[in-house]
Amino acid sequence: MPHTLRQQIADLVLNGELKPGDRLDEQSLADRFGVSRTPIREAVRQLAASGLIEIRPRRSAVVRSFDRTELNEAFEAMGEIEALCASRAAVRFNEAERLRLRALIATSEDISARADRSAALEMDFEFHGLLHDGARNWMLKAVAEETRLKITPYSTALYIMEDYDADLGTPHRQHRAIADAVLAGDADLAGSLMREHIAQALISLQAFFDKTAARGTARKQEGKAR
Amino acid sequence: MPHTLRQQIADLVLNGELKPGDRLDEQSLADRFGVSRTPIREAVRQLAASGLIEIRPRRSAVVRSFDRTELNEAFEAMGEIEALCASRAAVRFNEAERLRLRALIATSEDISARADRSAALEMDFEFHGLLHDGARNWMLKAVAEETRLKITPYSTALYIMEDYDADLGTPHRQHRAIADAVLAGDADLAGSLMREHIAQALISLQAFFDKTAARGTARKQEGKAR
DNA sequence: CATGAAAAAATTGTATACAAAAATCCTTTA
DNA sequence: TAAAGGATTTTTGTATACAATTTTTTCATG
Repeated sequence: MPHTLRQQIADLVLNGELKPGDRLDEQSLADRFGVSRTPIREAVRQLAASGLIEIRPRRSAVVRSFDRTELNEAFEAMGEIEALCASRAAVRFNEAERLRLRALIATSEDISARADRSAALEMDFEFHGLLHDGARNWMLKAVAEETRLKITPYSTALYIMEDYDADLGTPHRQHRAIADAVLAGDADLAGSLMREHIAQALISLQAFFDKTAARGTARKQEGKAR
Repeated sequence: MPHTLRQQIADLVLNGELKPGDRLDEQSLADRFGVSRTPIREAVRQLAASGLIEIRPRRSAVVRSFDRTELNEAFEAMGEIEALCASRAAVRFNEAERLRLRALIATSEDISARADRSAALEMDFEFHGLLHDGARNWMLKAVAEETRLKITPYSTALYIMEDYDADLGTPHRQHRAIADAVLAGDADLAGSLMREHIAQALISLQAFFDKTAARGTARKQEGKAR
């Protein structure tokens, strides 16, 4: 069974094919996926409600883009939400999840050593996803995943961009420390380590943006919107 | 200018005209609002992405309904999110907001004394909305509002239902205590009072449901879905 | 009277058409 | 050459049509 149209369009954004500010032409998407504009529009509207895409009346929808302030606030909120998940997971994890978490960290160790950035990105998704599940609260999970969805275009850029050699060691060590706290059942520690982890991610992202923004303005404003 | 179609449909749910489990017939809605099914569908899809409505393939969309577990988890999550907003607001409120909060509490005092339930419902919205704004974080605000949107059909029922004499004094006093903590700049206190307030709301809601559920099953299962 | 199958009606999913608005291109002019 | 204005093309918003599927109704049967 193929993915839903909504997921397929989201994937265009999540894998970096469409970047923040890029327009989504309904007809092109319709042609691409072999359907008419009607289902495309419905999918795009749903993604807009989720905050991944922005729609303006009578204008093309565009991939949502954040300015610096919005990015800061998004990460502040995400830090708290992820911390909440980690705290709950520390108390509510079951045996299967503990096992899975240990396995994940072991794999992550390897990925970090190999400096495999695309694997690291996937690992990051799985790690946080596991904690979202472990919190045993569907709404908290929904909130966490939706929050992450919104900022994913930016985190992806960080991992994907060829010319930015992301430091894989630091996030890995942070993940390991969080995992230890979760496995030890220390909710407060897991929460504050997670908050710190997200704050660190924001700093990396800002540094990345400062570099690319400097280049971007250099070559005469290649329209990035907003 | 009239509200957007999306808001108009949401209002049907929020003001209790459509209750959890009720079907949303596209043609009826189209006739009602004087448009074709196309824009109705798009609006409904967006509301589904926001979690107010549930869509099943080839079946009518229905107003999202929660079972007891889901309601518990929703309130747990909301408690944390609202607590977060309150904590931040305690530190970030500006002078205009402090004034507005004081005014709100004064009005609330009056509403509570007059036992005006529909006014109390509106007041509740405004009170929490003010704290969402005061947290000075658009994403936190977005998360808080969307979370509240989802459970609103249930909170509304509590205030609207004729035969349930909701206690307006307790929530009012809790609001006042939270406001005091916010105005005093005590983030931790504001947060924990808010958490307590939401937990209390859940208990009221559960009590309400137990009563109506008892009656509901009595008169031969008037199909409420889920 | 209840049960179940078949027929009829209603409803959703998608394509298509067309008007209205926006974006683009092209020509003219200073 | 640059700017302005207008014509042209592209794109969105909505209505409508129709097939596929579900829901409701009808009716025969135990």
